[in-house]
Amino acid sequence: MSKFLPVDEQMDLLEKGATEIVRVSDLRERLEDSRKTGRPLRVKAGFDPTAPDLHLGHTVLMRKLRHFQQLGHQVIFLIGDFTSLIGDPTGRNVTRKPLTLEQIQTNAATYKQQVFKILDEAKTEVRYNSEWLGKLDYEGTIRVTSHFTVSQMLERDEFHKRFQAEQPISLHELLYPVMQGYDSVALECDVELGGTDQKFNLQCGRDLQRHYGQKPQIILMTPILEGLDGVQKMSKSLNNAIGINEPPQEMYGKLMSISDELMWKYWELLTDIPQSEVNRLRNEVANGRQHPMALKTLLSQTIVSGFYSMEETLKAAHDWGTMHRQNVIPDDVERVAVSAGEVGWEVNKPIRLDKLLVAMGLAPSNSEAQRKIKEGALEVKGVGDRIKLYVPLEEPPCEMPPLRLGKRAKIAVIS
RNA sequence: GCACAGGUGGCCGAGCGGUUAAUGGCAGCAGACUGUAAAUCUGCCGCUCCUUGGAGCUACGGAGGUUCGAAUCCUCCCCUGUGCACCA
Repeated sequence: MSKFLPVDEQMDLLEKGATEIVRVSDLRERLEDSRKTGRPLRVKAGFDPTAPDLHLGHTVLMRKLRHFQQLGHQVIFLIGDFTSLIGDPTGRNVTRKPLTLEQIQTNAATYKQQVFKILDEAKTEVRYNSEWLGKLDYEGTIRVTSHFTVSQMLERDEFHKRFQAEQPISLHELLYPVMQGYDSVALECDVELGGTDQKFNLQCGRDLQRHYGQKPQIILMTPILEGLDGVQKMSKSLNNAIGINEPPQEMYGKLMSISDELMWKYWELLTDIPQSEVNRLRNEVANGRQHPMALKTLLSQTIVSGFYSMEETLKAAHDWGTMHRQNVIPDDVERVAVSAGEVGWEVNKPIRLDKLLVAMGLAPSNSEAQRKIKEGALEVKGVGDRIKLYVPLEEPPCEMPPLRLGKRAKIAVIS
């Protein structure tokens, strides 16, 4: 009796949310082999630590990795500390500025810490590609790159576009796909996962493995998750991301703000609800039997509860309802510590609200805060009208009433 | 190396000596409406300081220069693209 599930059952799970598999027949075959021999497949997905935090977009791939893990295969979480030196040109119309080694290390550390919210730490092999890429000297690099031609590289969409548009393409950027391919060789991968935008890079792995006498890896691509705007891919730098480290209120609120249309993609890629059920729900909404709002609530709870306890999730949901449905600031909102000196506040003087808002993280700059205050966007709990000027206070060690600017409300604890 | 074309605020893109923090579009933020959806309408959309209105500073690749005054003219430099040359 094999320790692996029958191939059909494995495929069911693996194919959910996968846009493309190269090739499906090969994957089946390899699963069969693994079942016979009892050898788990080696499955890798790489993440470049170019941003300080992981967001839900990253989790699409991580969740797929987990599926393999659940099926008993060997999962490799590859941290592209070396490839980050270049920066994946994917989706960029401009050359990335290289990160410093320090930034990369810091980011890698947080990745490592965050990824196990999804993957089983005990069963995950965490690797860094500096392990082998760092050892590849000039000669080695020449040998590896000699397997590719320039026109091959220029076929790649991003390069092609930039070439056509007479945009700069740095030579080292061409190396990125090569390096990613070499990762597969070094790790002897059976399967590599990646976003659909990674197709070219993933293919390079196959090519290179052939040259090195390995069986070309299967590649499995997942869709790119759109961010809150519903248009561009989720990315912290595009300011449309939901970080997996964000507090539950924040996460919940952001999820509730996505468009109805986008919600289906989130159901599909960020939950374990079977596809058939998602389709059914979608039908219900189309027929008017379900209010999209109700399903969005359910979706938000489902996702948030994957990162937080049910209790925290429900509190987030409740507070959201108070704030946005009843339009009342909840009593118990996030508290932020602010020192009186930070906002230039002295006893017996009115407090500078603009500085306070910045210190609380509700506004990006004093000027911006001032504008918003003038526009009447600031709401203070307990004060009827939206205020425009200073509120007088008692003395420094104290708590301000909850302040709301836009979608968020916080309490400043001043010391 | 030579020639030509370019480098403007998050992005695109006007402006080519002075009502110019710099037209317009996109994106973003806030408000109204709503389901914090979509659509729509309104305002905002460099920073800091005093403050219901002002003041100052910074900004058109970089450094100088001409001028009462420059994103706009001149010089040098840097960067990008294209073509040519070089590849003994």
